[in-house]
Amino acid sequence: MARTQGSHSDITGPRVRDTALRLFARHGYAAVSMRQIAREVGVQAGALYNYTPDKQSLLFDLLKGHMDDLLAAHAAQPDAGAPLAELEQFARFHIRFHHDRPDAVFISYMELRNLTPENFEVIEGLRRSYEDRLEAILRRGVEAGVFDVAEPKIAAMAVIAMLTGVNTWFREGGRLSLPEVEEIYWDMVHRAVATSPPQHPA
Amino acid sequence: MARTQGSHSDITGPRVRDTALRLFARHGYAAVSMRQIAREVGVQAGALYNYTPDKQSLLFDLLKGHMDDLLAAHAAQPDAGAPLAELEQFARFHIRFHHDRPDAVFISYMELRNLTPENFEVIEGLRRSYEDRLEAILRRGVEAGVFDVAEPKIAAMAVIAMLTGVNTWFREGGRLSLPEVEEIYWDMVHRAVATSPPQHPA
DNA sequence: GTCTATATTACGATAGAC
DNA sequence: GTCTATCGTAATATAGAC
Repeated sequence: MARTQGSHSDITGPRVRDTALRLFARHGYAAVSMRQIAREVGVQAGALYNYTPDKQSLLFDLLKGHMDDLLAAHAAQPDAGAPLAELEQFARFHIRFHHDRPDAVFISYMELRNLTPENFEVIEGLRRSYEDRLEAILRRGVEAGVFDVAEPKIAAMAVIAMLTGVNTWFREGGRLSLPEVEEIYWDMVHRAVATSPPQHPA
Repeated sequence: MARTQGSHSDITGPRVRDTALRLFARHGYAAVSMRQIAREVGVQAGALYNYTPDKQSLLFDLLKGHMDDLLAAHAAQPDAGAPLAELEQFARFHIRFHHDRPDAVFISYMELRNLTPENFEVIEGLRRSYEDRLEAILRRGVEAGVFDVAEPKIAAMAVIAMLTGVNTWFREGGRLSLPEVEEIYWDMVHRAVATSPPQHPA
């Protein structure tokens, strides 16, 4: 769909980012050309460089934006109080947030290798600070005697890996709704770390 | 390192596969060129085509070989008897097997999108059959009353995601040995699914 | 089995007109 | 802000000599 000439900065900018995100997630950063992005946006390849200095910056901005969104959304959660409630809130938040933006989650895991070393360090730092928040919850729970976790750092990564895994199989309209999935995962996380596991009805 | 002319089929073949595996894992399939593989192997690019009909087949053979190895190695495990012992064996086996071949594991998760649809279906089928084995263990445990799992299929994927996550952070020579990591993860898996959780010394 | 050479296509990025 | 045109480079894969 060739675009006739004219100025469309306000609409083209977001479209470039959205299209790049979708194509990077589907085919991989290295496999997607600037020409391909331009074609789907509906402009010529040269016009993309009004919105990004180069392809690498396009990738970095998408990853950086995702991590910033994640940290901000998590920080905006209300104070849950006790460690057990904090952990439940974290688990449910993580599943919902990641469910809502599968493409951004996908490239944030898959395209780290295609970042320059400097850009990689930035994203890694943000990811670590997210992990640290869960680790802190676990440590507070251990101190309070409600969690039994010998290695909070490792347990944090294990929990995050498990929760993020929902994105690999969950499909809208399947047998289970997202709230049901939340419940199942929260139950497993709870039992994996709590001193006194939840009581189930027989 | 330019190679002088001559015949080296027996040594070059494995080197092509090993080099491709390492480079694909480090930089991604799409970002690695046949010239780059050839340079590291020590031959000219054209010579690679004595060992693979094309780049896609090289990727597919690596992934197929990895999945075949995984299923064969798992099938070769001795019969553990009861579901709880089977689950423990699965968890420890999974961690060790994946730890031993991080590059193959990495590309098996990351490069699925770069397979042709036909090749993708083959790999997916093998992966599903591995998941099915864990699901079967969980179902047997539920029947025996030793596991409390409402959704064995989902629990299987959650457990596999958690265990595979070890590869993202474990480094040889770190604070914890692999047997120690095995212990920590098995404990979490155990507590997440068992009806009566393990008793820890105070 | 490996080499050199090449056919063919595509890439990221830029220049200058409108 | 977008277009057309292009520079310089590199990609996969093949052909034919040794």
